[in-house]
Amino acid sequence: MKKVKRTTIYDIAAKLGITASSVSRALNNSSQVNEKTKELIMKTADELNYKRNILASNLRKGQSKTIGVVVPRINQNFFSNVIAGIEEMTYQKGYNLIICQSGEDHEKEIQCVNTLINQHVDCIVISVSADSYDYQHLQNVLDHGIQLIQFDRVAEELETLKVINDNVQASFEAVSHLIEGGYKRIGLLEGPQNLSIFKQRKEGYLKALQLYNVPVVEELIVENAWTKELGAEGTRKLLSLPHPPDAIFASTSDFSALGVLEVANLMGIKVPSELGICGYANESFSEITSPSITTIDQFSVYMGNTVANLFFQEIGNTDTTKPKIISIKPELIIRGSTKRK
Amino acid sequence: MKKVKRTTIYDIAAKLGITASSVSRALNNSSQVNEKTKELIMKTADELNYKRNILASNLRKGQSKTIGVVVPRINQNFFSNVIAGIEEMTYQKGYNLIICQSGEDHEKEIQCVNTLINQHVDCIVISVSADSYDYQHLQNVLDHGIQLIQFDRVAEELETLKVINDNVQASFEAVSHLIEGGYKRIGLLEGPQNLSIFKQRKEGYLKALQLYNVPVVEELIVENAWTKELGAEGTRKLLSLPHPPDAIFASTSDFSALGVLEVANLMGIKVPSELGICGYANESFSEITSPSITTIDQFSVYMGNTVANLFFQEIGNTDTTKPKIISIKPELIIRGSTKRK
DNA sequence: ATATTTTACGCAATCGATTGTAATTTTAAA
DNA sequence: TTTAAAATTACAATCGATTGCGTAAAATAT
Repeated sequence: MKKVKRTTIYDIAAKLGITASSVSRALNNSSQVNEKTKELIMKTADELNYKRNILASNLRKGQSKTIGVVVPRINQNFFSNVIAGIEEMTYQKGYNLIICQSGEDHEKEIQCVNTLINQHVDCIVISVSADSYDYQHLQNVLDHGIQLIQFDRVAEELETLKVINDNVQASFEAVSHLIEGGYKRIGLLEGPQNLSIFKQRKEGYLKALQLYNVPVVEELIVENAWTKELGAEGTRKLLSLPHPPDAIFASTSDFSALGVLEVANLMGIKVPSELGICGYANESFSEITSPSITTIDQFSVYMGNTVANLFFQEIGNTDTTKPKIISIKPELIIRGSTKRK
Repeated sequence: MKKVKRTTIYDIAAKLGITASSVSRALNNSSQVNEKTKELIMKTADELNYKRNILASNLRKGQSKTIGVVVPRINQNFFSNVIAGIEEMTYQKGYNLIICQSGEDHEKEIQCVNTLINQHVDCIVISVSADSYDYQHLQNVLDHGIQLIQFDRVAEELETLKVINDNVQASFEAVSHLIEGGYKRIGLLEGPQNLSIFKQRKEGYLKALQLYNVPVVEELIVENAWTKELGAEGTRKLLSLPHPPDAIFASTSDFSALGVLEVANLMGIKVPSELGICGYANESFSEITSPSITTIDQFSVYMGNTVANLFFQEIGNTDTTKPKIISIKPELIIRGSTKRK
């Protein structure tokens, strides 16, 4: 690529026989510079195809107008939606997004966070990876005076801004819906319990059972079933029990719910009449399986919007005594997989 | 957020009674500085929780180590996969990604590109929006000496690096497959013809018909059917023709193929025996519809990798006489929707 | 016409890291 | 012991934009 010398404010100043400071002021529309000269400067800037060097500007101003985002995977529906939602809001305000993926790996997550600290981003938005075991790196963000916003998968013990889903309530509603539909033995596919979201979803499950006086049967709860494959595996186990469940709440994701559905189909078990299935996250495919899968919508794009707005709202707010937590109420979407005649 | 004074190389230098230049050299592991002092500097840097200010560094070095990406939508499978693929490669090399979405809007696309030029990114990676009618903004990128890489949806007339799919070949294979499967009247759902990818897909369709001596019937070609809804609409039209098609190639996407499938189901037309369906892009859902949809995989993550690698390969390459075009051969994935007994 | 207030612009330091060159120290050779 | 060569380190300019402070010029008041 050819090396092009880009025009600077000095070039403009030289051409007009004035100082760079006036040019800078003009470009920032300062009232300290005469309207006539301002116009002249603008015109010449345009002629010389001037583009402000944001690096220099930000260095001087001690900001970066940049927000760093760390997610386990960019190409996962939920996360890409949240990112899209963030971008929507931040773009308007002239902020840029730097995106990193941790790949569900604690070490890489630490690296990503450090990179972003190096970049002097104004804010780091993160959804922690599944195998995160400590949060020193996040504390480090705060120690550098960088705003930190956690969303969805959050480290609860860390006092930061958070945007979360009301997982307990959502799960509670989902399981209640199953019970009210006449299902008696409800299996649970649960996710890694070090992530609070999965703990909360289990909590909602238990809460619903309790309310309806349904006994908790330990053998109906399958640990760590959070992919399609693990969901399928768990389902095989559950369905071959002497006393198998008549419904399964795949609390981890629609992917594991899909695993459930496929195993049921293979085993010739009819959904929803013999087995009810409920997933989580309203992945696009959940609508088009047969039967379609009952699931929970998390309003992911809206969640992204909320994260961005929270950031802007907190800019310049020095009262950090009470870190805000915004909880979004997800919505149960009832579909074929739980609709008994 | 509390204002924290971050430690600089000057702080380190002062503490050790040496100059900042030595500190800088030490941090860059220059051979010009004594091993002992180097260690000492490293240790103190660590103690003071030093983080290099990339803004200053890049300003001085006249680079940004940043790549800007502009796509119509982040939260669309194909694009989020490509981005994930780019990130994978660039992260290792210490490059950051700034992501923008044009929202399929020409004006916003121009804005995005200008923002990235302002940011002094080292490279802009773009897949143009569907309603782009001129490419002055892209020319502008080149004029600023910024590397430009187009992928998938490219402006052909612009001489830049490109990473594309061999759309003609892929479509040709898909339609050939349909013909060989015994389908005689093959409808085409085509996309906006100002995008070369859609033109090429049509070209592949026509090429296959010609090769097998199947006459081209104009009424079987539906324009601008590139969403699920438009695909469904087009299908209704096609299927209510006096002489309807016995197969439909939804060349725009799997979404429109899904529209076809749903209409066929509603009208009680059996897939694949009475109607064959082929989509494009291998969206995750195409595997789990019933029947599953035959489609074309574009190796999107790999495409992202390729884009990144192309960039790194071209760094410092001054020979811009022949802009490279890398074509990736997509793969036809044959599934239930075209498998006649 | 003189004094005073505004307005507009220039000067120079600054943000933090890098790097060419000069100065100093250390090491090795004579 | 002297000297040349090599290794370290210091000095100072630089990247491009911003901004506090000072001053000249213009506008207003006396």
